[in-house]
Formats: sequence, structure tokens, C-alpha cells
Amino acid sequence: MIRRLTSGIYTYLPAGWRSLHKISEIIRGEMNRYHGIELRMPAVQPGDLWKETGRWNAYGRELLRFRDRHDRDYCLGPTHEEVITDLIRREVSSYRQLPLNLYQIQTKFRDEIRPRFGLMRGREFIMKDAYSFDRDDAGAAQSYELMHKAYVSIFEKLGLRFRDVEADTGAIGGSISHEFMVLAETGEDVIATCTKCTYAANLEKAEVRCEGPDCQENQHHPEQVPTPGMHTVAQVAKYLKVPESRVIKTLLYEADGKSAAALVRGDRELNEVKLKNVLGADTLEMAGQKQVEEWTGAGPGFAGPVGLKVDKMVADLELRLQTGWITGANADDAHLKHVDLRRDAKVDAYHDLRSITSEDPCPRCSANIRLTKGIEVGHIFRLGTKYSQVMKAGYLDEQGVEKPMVMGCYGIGVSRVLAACIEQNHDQNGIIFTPAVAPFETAIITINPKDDKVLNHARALYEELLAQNVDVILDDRDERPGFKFKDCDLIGFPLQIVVGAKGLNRGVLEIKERHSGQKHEIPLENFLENFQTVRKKVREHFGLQARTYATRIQGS
RNA sequence: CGGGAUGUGGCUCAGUCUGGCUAGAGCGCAGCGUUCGGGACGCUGAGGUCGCAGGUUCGAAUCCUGCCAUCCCGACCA
Repeated sequence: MIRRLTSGIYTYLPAGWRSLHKISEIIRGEMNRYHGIELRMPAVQPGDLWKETGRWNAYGRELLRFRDRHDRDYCLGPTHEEVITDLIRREVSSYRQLPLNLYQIQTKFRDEIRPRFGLMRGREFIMKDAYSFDRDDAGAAQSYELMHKAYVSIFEKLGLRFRDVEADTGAIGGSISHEFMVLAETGEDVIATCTKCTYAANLEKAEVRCEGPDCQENQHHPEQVPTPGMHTVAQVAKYLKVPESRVIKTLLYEADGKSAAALVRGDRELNEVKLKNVLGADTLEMAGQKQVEEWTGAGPGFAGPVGLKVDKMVADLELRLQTGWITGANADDAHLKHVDLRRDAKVDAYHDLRSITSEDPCPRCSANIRLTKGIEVGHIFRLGTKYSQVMKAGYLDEQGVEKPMVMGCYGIGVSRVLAACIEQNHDQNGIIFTPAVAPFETAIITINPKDDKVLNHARALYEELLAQNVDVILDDRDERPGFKFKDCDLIGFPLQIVVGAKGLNRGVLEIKERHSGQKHEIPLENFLENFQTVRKKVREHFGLQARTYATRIQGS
């Protein structure tokens, strides 16, 4: 399918390229159906454009920069907001020309720190990126809805089990965002889905509901207790013979150069994305040992909110509900007990800071939450006027008033879809391609191509299937049968037709379904008809599996 | 950038610690023959600057120094 040329950069071999082409065609079809118009932008982009939006500096080392012979700055495009906005500001000037949704399927380059998992996180990859331009927020919301529908339709057609989930907007900015996740055990993302309603969100985003009255003030006052060498919550809890949920975990961060402390219950996981959003920080990093010592006056493991001198201290909502906490004492080998947060510490604000768990209720309907792993293959954003404002992409409305266009952007990792399809659908014998993604939907295996009767029959069948627009490949290699069977299973052709002398003498051909392993013996007379029945059944299986997992959005 | 590891025929690796004769194996490749409904077998053969540069030594794939490359583990994203 693919061969690595160098770190994170791959050659697509004929079979792999054919699959990628099929994925692209499905994407094109749906994008066009939902009002997208295809164009093609350059991969090499001038640095000046990136300096205009400030991303020349903000994007970081992932942006591969270089200079031409005149010493001018250029970069390889990791995304195309700058280029498309530049184009549109030159070409569009009237409300009559809007809305507009332009897309391209193109090679992108991101100089990833650590490329891995083959196509899953390459440095060079193929991406479909679309950009919408609207007159106002209402229009932008409509464009967004259209793309959401297009994406649902695309992944259904690909035959993949997927979910659309609410997502954090991250560095690209904007307000609303959804990710499309292919469900697979090897996925790097965790998604939280409700077992009852349609709620689904990336773990980074999933809200944790926290209700209940604030606690009463604690009668006891903080008291220092020795905890020699107890650095972790687990150690402290065990040593003091209390559950981990009675301990407060104090995590220290450096946010845009300022110190920040985040407090969560000892048995909870801090969600760094939520923290970053709450702090409004561009960069967020765990404090190093030196900083911890400077801010707390103690080694790592003994930080606590009482008397802590940081620029900002935030706590998880849940911490309002109880008192009598165990916290670090900001002194080596000691903790405090009977801590009452509101009385003893200076907490700036309480926010939802922790990651949801399968014990938490659904934030919408209170039913159970299930955590699943997924691979992010698509992401849609509402950008607002972030780019149109700084790049002055405006239009004149009916009243002749200049207004910035309201933008959206929509990505699909085309090459990652291929990788995700394989991650989701495989067994010990190899790939189990969905019919839509397979390099060929059907393979004809000749048992002994030196037998003229076999070869001629296989060739005739091949031509007949082609004539019926079946996507078919003929394996007439002079190899042993076992070799070819294994090979076809490995590559993962969904349907395999076996043409052999034994079968022909009995007047039958065999069809095998790759996904189920089921074999059908089909008589030679009206073979094509029966083949189409099996083919339809297999296609329906994959179509159904995709639809079962998708969340339909409301609307027409 | 940190931490760990590896560079030997096309591929996967042994040999390196303990320096020594013509550098090996399996797979793959080429030829011939037998085989042929779930990755066959026999015979013959081609193919290697041992990552690069320098050093130690009578002698280096093996020891030393430097460089380069790749892979794996932690912070990014479609």
C-alpha cells in the first residue's frame, strides 16, 4: 500500500493510491452536493501572508520555512486560511457574491516533532480543506450545518463506524467545532458518548456536571502532619489512611510565563485543555522542579493551596462541595489536614477542570457516559471573523456598508482516513477493506492459470464484470493457490471469486466474503445475478455499520 | 529538544562483549526440475565500500573518538 521514503513521508503504491483516489472521489461528490466548489491552491506559500495574520511566529516549528534565491521567506502550507482569505479579499467585494464555499484536496506539510504510525501522523499528508465565507453569523451557521451533513454523508459512504463529537477549538480559534472520529481501539483520542441521548464529545471538551450545595465551613483548623517522602496522592492517602478523594491535588503550571495552580480532587484527572481555556493562555506547560521549589518553598509533591503564591489559582467545581481536605503544606515532607478551601486559601475561581469519567452523568440528559477510543479524521470549525478582520476581507452589504466576511473551515485527513479504515477493519489475516475504500472491490483468483479452461473463463468473467461497472482485479499470477488466497486476504478485497478447474467441472464458482469469511458456491448459469446479490449484501453490511454509529443532525 | 536503542547482501537479523584465515543464516531474487483448492520442495547461482570519517593495532564488522542516519518512549494535529 505504502512505502516510507523518509521520516513521516511516504510513497503511495498503486493499490494504496487507488484507495486514496476512491476516498477523494467520495469526498468530492458530497462536497459538491453540499455547495462546495473545488479549486487548487499552491503548496508553497509566501511568508508575508503568514506575517500578516501573525501566524508566522505563532505557528511554531511545525511550519516548515525556507528561503528562495532572493532570500525571501516561504513556507510549505500546513493549512490554507491565509491563501484563501487573500484570494477572496481580491475577488469578492459584494454581498451578492456570498455565500461561498471553496475546497481543495491537496498535499499538506507539517513538520511534526514525532511522526508515527505510518500515515496516521505523517509530516506530508493529503487533506481536503474547505473554507466558507458568509455575510453574517446566521449564514455561517448554515454553511457549518451543510458541512456537518456533508461529513456525515461522506463517512457513511466510506462504510466506517464513526461518531461526530463536540470538540475544543484549539489553536485555530473560533467558537463551535465538531470532530469526526473513526472508532478504533488503537485511536489516540478518547470520546465520551451518552448511552441514551445523542451527546458525544471529545474527552478534552466533555463537560462535567457538578451540582449540589456548597459545603459548610469546617470547625477544625488546618493542622500540619508529617508525611515523609510521600510525593503522590496515592502515597499520602495510604499513609494517612484516607481515601484519595479526600486529598486535593495541586498542579503547578506556567501559563504564558505566569505561574498558575490548578486544584482537583486526588482521584480525578486534570484536563489540560479545560485549564488552558479557563486561563485564556496561549501556552501551558507543567512547572519544572526549579519553579515548583521557587513557588512553594518545597520539593515536588508537597504543593498545596494554603499560602501558595502564584499569579492565578483555579479549582475544580467539585471542590466546593466538601471541606476538611488533605493538601500539601508547601513544606518538605508535610501535608495539612482540615483544610477549608474558601476559608484557608485564595482561590480565584471555580471551573470545570477535570476530565469526565464513565461514572459521571451525561451533561445533557444525566444518563450514563461511555468512553470510547477514536481516530480524528475530520474537524469542522466556525472561524468567525478572525482571519477576515486581520486580512481585511470585507464586502459591501445592501446598504453599502463594509463588513468582514464570516468564515468557517472544514478539514478531512484523506490519507489518515485510509489508515483509520485499516485500523478499524482488520484481523489476523490482514486488512478487511470496506467496499468503498478497497483498492478493488472484487478479486478474481485463478487457481491454475496454466489451465486454459480456467484462464479463459476467468478472463471472460473479468470482462463481463468490468462491463457491469464492477471494480474488479484479475489475479492470473502463476503462483500456488494458497499463496494467492493469503495474498488476497492480506490486501483485503471485500469479495473474492475463485475460478478453478474443480469448480468449473462441477459447474460452480465460489464467492468469498472477506469480512465474514462466508463462502458461496454459485452455479455458472446466472452467476452474475447471484454475484450482484452477494455484492449488495456486503455493501449493505458496511453501509449499515456506518449508519448505526452516526448521529443524524436535525434539519432538512 | 530531552531519554533509550540500532546501523552488516533487496528484507529480517547473527557475528561485536573476548580483534585473527574466504563475513554468515533465513526470506527474497535468477535458472532448471518436481509440485499446484489456503503462503511447497530439491539442485544450482547472483548479490555485501560491515552508516561515514579519523585513530589504536602486525591485523578492525569487532576497540577508541567524532559525525551522520534511522527507530522507539514523553509535549502537537487532519
